[in-house]
Amino acid sequence: MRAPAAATRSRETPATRDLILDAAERRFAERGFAGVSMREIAAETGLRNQASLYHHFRDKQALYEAVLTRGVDALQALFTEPAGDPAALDAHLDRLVDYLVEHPHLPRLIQRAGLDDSRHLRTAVRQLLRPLYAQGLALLGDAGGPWEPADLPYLAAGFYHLIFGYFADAALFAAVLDEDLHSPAAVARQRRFVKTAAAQLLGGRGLGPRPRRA
Amino acid sequence: MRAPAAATRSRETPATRDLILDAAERRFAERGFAGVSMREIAAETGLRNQASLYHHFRDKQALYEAVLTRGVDALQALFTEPAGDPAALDAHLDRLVDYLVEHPHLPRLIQRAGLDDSRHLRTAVRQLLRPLYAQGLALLGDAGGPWEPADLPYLAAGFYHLIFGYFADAALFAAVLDEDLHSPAAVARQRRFVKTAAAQLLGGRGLGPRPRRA
Amino acid sequence: MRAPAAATRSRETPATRDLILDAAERRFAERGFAGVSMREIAAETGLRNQASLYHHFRDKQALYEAVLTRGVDALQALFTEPAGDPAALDAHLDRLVDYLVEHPHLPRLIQRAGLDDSRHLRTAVRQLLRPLYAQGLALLGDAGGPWEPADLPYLAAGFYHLIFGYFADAALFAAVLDEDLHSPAAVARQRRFVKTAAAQLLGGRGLGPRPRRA
Amino acid sequence: MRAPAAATRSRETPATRDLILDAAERRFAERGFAGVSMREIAAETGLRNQASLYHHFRDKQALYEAVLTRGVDALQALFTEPAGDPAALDAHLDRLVDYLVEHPHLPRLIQRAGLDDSRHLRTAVRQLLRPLYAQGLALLGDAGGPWEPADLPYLAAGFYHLIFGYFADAALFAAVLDEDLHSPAAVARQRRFVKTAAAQLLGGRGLGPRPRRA
DNA sequence: GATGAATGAGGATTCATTCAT
DNA sequence: AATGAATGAATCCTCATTCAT
Repeated sequence: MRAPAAATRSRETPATRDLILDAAERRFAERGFAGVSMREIAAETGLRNQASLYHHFRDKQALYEAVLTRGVDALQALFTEPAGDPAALDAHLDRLVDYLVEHPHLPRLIQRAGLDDSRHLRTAVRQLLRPLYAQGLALLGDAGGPWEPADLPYLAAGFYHLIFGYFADAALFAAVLDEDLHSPAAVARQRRFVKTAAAQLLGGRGLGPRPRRA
Repeated sequence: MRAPAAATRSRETPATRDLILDAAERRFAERGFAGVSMREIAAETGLRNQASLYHHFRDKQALYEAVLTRGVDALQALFTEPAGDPAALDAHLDRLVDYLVEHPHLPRLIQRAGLDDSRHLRTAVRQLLRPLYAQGLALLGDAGGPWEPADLPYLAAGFYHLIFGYFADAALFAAVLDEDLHSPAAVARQRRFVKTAAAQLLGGRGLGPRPRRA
Repeated sequence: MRAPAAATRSRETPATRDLILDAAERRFAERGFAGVSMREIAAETGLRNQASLYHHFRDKQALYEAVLTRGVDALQALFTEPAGDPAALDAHLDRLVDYLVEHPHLPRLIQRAGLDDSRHLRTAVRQLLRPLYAQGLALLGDAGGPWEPADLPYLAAGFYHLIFGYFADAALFAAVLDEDLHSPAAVARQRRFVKTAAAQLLGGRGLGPRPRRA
Repeated sequence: MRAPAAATRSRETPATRDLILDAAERRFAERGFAGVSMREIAAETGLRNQASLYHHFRDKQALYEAVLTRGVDALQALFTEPAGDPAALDAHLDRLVDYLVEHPHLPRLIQRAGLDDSRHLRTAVRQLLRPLYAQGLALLGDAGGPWEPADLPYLAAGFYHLIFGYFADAALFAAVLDEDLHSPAAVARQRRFVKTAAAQLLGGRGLGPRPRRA
C-alpha cells in the first residue's frame, strides 16, 4: 500500500506556503498589519529573502487576507451543527474556548482586524467577519432572559467581546493582574467565567454545568 | 496693567499643542501607532511641516503616550467618587456611556493600546492602564450574583470588554448590521443593553432603572 | 523512413524561440531595453515562467542582441543588389518603405538602439549598425546635387533619419496630427513624401516616378 | 544699492532644484526614463540621499516631466518672432543649431520622449510636444518647392527628424564615422548640411546665406 | 513657534538569474 | 523543453528625525 503521490505532495510542497502563513499569523496578531514588515515575516518563516514571499502571495495585503481567511474559516468549521438546546450551546462554548486556548494568536488577530479601519482593509475584513457573525447569531437561537428579538444582535456582539476580548487581551491582563493567564488554572477559571456569564446573560436558562433552578 | 503672558498663552498658544493631540488621537485610533505617520498627523493638524510636531513632542512615541495619557486621565476623572450602591454604579455607567459617545475615538484608542505588544509601547501602556483597572475594580465593589471574590478581576475585565468593545467596534458592527450605531436610537439601545447586561451579570441586583421584580 | 528529426524540429520547436523573439521585439520597441522585464516578455510569449527564457537565451542582453540582429539582418537582406541608377534607388526605397510598414516595431527598435548609450549595449549596437550604414552609403552611390564627397556620410545619415524617424515616431505624430499614420492613405503619402524628399535632396536627379525634365 | 532679497533667494534657494534638473536631464538623455534610477540622479546631483529628491519632486515621473518641460520651453523661447522670409528662417536654423550644440542632451531627451510609449508617459509627452510642433509648422510658412499644403505636416516632421536626429545620434555616428561630431569643424559641417538640405527641400528658394541665383 | 531642506534607515515590491524537477 | 521555487540586489518611495532659518 503506497501513500498516494498527491497526498505526499500536498504535505510537502505546501510546506513553505503554510510556514509563511504561520509566521505571518504570529506577527500580525502581535503588531497588526502596519506594524509588521515583510522582511520580518520572511525571517520568521526561515526564508533568507523577502522576495520568496511574493512567490506565494501577490502582496502584503493578500498575505494578510489569507492569514485572516484561514483563521476565520477554522473558527467557522468549529460550529457546523446548530445549537438548539442549552446543552449544545454549552458544548459549543467549550469547543470555542478549547480552540482559542490552543490558538492564542487568533483572537488578537481578529480583534485587530475588526478595529482596523484603513481604507483597503475595511472591505475584506467585513466580508470575512459577516458570516462569522451570522453564525454566532444563529447559535444564540431564541435566547431567553430579558432580551427582545431586536436585542439579539447586541447580545451576540456582547458575547463576542466577552470571549474574544478575554483572550485577545490576555497578555495585557497578565501584566495588570500579575498572573499568567495561560496556566491551566487560569484557563479553567476563564472557562468557568465565560460560562457563568453566559448563563447570567441568558437569564438563568441553564447554560452552566448546573441548571440554576429546579 | 497687562494680562499676564502666561494666562494668554495658556488659552491661545496651547491651541497648537492641543490641535496636534486631537489630530493624533483621531489617527492613532483609526490605524494604530505603526499605521500613522508624523507627516499625516502634521497634515491633519493643519501644519505644513512635520518638523513643527517636534517642537511640541520629543518624538512619535512621546506624542502617542501624550494622546493616551490625555484620554485615560479624562476617563479616570469621570469617576472621582466611589460607587457603593447599585444606584451609584448605574449613574457611573450612564456617565461612561455618555462620555464614550462623545469621544468615539477613545475606546478604539484604548482597545488598540491594550492589544499592542510592541516592545517599546508595552511598558507605557501598562503603567497607564493599571490605575484605570484598579478604579474599575473598586467601582464594582462587592458585586452580588454568582461571583466569588476571586472572580472579580475577571468580571471587571468582562465589563471593560463589553462596554469598550461595543464602542470600539462600532464602525465594524455598523457595516455588519447595516445600521448606524451613532444614531440616538442605537446609542439608547446600547445604553440599555449595557445596563441590562450589567444587571444580569450582577445577578439581578437591580442595576437597571427599575428593579426587575417586586 | 521518418522525416529527419532536425527538419521537424526546425519547423516546430523553433516556435518557442521565435515566439520569444517576436514578443521581445514588440516590447523592446515599445519601451527599450531597460523598460522591459524578463517576466513581461515571458508573459507576452505565453510562457508561464521566466525561467524558460533562459533555456533559449543566455541572459537578457543576449536576447536583446538576438532581437536586434534578427531585425538588422532582415533589413540588410532587402538590399542584396547594388543600386547604381536612380531607378534602382527608387525601387530600393519602395522596398524599404514596404518592409517598414509591415514591421512597424523595427524602426523604433533601431532608433532606440542608436540612442541608447548604456555601457554594455554600446559596443553591440555599433557593431550591428555599422554594416547597415556602409550598405546605405553604397546605395547612395555618387549622389548628385550640391553634395561634395565629404558630405555623403551626412547625407546618408539624413536619409536614415528622414525615413526611420518617420516610422519610428508614427505613434507620436498620429497623436499630434490626429491622424492614423498606418492607414493606406497615410502610408501612400509618406511614401510619396520620402521619394520627393529624396529627389529634392539629390538635386533633381530624378528619383521620383517621373524624371523631372523632358 | 542693495540687490533685492527676492533676486537673491531666487538665485540661491532654487540651486538644489535646478541642480537636480540638470543631473536628471543628463541621465535621462543618456539612458531614458526606465534606465535611470533615482539613486543615480541623487548621486549625480551631489546629494547624499535619494530622499532629498522627493522634497523637490513628487516622484520620478514628476521629475522627468519637469526636465522635459524645461527643455521644451527653452526651445520654444528660441522662436518668439515668426519667420516670414527665407532670411528669417535661415536665422532661426542658425539659432536652433547653436542652441542644440550648446545643449547636447536636449535632442536625445526629446527624441527619446517621442519614442517612449509607456502608458503613463504618453499623455504628458504629447501635450508637451504638440505646441512645439505647431510652432515648427508656423515657421515653415508657405514653403515653396514641390510641396502641397497637405504635405506641410510631413515636411515639418521631416525637418524635425533631420535636425534632431543628427544631434541625437551624434554619439552613434561618431562611433560609426570615427569622427568627433562635437568638434567645431564637424559642427560647421552639420550646420552647412542642414541648411543645404533645407534649401534643397524647400526647392531652391534660397535659404542659404547667398541666394542661389546670380 | 513654524518651516524648508536634508538625510540615514527602512518600507514594499520587482529585478534578473539559478537550480532542481 | 518547461516550470516552480528560491534568492541577492536593486527598484521607487516613505519613515522619523534634525538643523538652520
